[in-house]
Amino acid sequence: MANRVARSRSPGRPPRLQDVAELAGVSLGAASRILRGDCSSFSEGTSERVVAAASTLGWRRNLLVSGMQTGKTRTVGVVIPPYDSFWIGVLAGIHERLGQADYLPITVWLGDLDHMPHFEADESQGIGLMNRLLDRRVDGLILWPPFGLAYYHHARELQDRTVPVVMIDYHSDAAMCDAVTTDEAAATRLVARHLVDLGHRQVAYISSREVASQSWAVERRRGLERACAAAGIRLAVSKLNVAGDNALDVARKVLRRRPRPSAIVTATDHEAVDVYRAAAEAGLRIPDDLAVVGFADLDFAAGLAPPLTTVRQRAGEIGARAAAMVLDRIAASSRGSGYRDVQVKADLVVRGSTVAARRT
Amino acid sequence: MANRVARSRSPGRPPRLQDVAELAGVSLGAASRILRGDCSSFSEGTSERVVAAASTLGWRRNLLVSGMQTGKTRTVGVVIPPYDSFWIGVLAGIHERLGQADYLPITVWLGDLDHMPHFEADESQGIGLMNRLLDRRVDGLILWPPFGLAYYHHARELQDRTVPVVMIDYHSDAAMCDAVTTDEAAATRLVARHLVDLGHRQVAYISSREVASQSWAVERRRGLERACAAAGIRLAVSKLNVAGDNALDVARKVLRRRPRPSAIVTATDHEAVDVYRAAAEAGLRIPDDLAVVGFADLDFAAGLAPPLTTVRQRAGEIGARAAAMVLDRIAASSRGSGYRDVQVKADLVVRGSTVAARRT
DNA sequence: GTCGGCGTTTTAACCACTTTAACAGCCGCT
DNA sequence: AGCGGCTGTTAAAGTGGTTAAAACGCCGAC
Repeated sequence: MANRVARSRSPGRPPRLQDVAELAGVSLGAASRILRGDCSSFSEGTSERVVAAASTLGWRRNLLVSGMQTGKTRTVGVVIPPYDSFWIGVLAGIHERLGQADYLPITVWLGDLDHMPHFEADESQGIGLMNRLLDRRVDGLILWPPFGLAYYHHARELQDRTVPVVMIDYHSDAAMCDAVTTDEAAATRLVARHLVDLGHRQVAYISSREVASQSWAVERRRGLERACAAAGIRLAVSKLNVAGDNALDVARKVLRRRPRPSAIVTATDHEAVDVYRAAAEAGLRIPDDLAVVGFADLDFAAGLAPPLTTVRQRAGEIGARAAAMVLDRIAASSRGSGYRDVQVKADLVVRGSTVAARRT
Repeated sequence: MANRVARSRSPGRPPRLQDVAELAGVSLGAASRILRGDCSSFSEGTSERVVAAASTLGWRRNLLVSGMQTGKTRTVGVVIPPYDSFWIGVLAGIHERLGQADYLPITVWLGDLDHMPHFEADESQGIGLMNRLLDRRVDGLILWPPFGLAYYHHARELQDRTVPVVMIDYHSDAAMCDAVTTDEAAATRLVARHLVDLGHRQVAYISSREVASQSWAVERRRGLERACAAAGIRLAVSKLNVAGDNALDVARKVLRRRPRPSAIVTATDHEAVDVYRAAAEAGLRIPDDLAVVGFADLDFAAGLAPPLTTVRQRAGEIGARAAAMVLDRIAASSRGSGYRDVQVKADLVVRGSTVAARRT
């Protein structure tokens, strides 16, 4: 009763451990140890009294305090783009895996909903968000590559504070963090095989913007090139230009090419929509005149007319693996050695946009 | 130099205020006051030295500490369903408004992605999430009604801890918290007027499940009933049953009714999709044989064939208003008096699914 | 008797600051 | 010489606990 005199305990104030200890008739230290689960060396009766007291008073642990003391907040910062359904799936996986470990993701959102699906990050917004996360001492980070790269700015600090980082869908041989990516080589092989089996020989591919942050765009294109070469079919590649939103124009151009491709593969389902549009303009019917294959299996893919054949990325698994990797790093408090790149398989979902090629 | 002896300052350890003070050659207290912005009573040179020292060391404020001291974490918990584009919009508004105030939302996600758009909450999951938020001492909460209602469980505690709550899209006269809702009366008047202007007289409405947590479903139906009555048109209401997913069946039944309605309004865009499907099955063409109006303007609405006429809920504004209300309550640390219900207008977006009714 | 052990308390230090009060050194001015 | 003002310092208490070490009271066994 020396140090910590019972303060006013005005009924409005949330209960402190002190209050619990008093109600249970034990010392503060005893209450602390019991409520943290260290009930060895205490009799069962005492433990029960303390737990009961905590419950009647409505006491709850204060993660701010343990955060201060241990330096761990059981919290992971997540920076992702304005969600499309792929990112929602990733997020679901992250939530679930972190939840199992009694961690909480703090998700911030970089960019502008009106510039879906891709946009250039606003630097000051990004820095502000990162600061808010680090000020709250997140134990780790899961990042979307454009953010991770643009804010390489923070890399040194993250290193110093040993905040582990996992990037999603970014691969680089010079990586300075862990990563989870889709196995593009395997995924593109599925697509090539499917088209070959259907008898397509003239295939076009509309790639995404192949900028640094979108390493998957490069790997997907290369994967498809290789897979088509191996399968003996011609692949004509068109890339979206770096400046902006011209998938529809590109799709139109591709359809004017002679010989006209009998199948078009697109970097994501977003571009597949533009192919549908361009095909309609050109009076071509999908799938009879033109087969289309997308990538991602976004929520709208199954609802298109005809439903889109596409590669389903296992978004939930990607998120879960990313979460598991941060948790591992946090547990090991290791950084800087042996960055890993986990590859997640993808599945081909065959729907109505692909049928056998016409005999020519 | 008495109390706080310089500890090892091993280069790996993140910098403490102590380190900054030493580098700048000032006392701890001085460094604290300067970095918190209380630079009156310090010379400009000193302030600059301290700020420079903090920057070279990479010091950053520790919100865990100020959280402990002030009881405020500059953090708001947000509980929402697996996102559809409405909720993404709401979230965007919340992020933006909270960001302006240097607050951070912690968004948790209740339910299962596979049971979109509506589902019954899993109680233990919900309690777990709520505990994780409260353990981190969020300053306020923005809740999705099913959660808010199911976890009325926590209401007492929230009251005791004076954690303000704002519910989104829930209204009750017996409310025990603030709310932001769509102005259903005005929105439904827009719909009724539009249909009347197009000459429709036989209108059907497919309501959502009118369960307690979906107060908007009731208000939307009542609003439309009133608006149609006022405009002198017949409204035939069908409700989805509480058990489950039968919008397609309901749509089929509505289309078999005689006289067949010339226009169908649905509680949300989700049900409008089922109307499209049922119409296709019945060989009816939209909009010529049947006009359709949805609610929400979800992301897929504009992409349907034909594009859906729908009421656009101002999701971003709803989120921003909700955030502003929590911030107000937090600032005033007032609870329990004068709960407010902010109504946000909605806009009618006329697209291709509505045209003038046929002369009969 | 006293020793050992169990169950518990006491004490102190620690986490990373914030805040307040008291006070001190120095300058210029009167 | 004395005063006030400016620019700082020092010390102490507080935030809500956690943790380790040492001590204490009581019981049964020897």
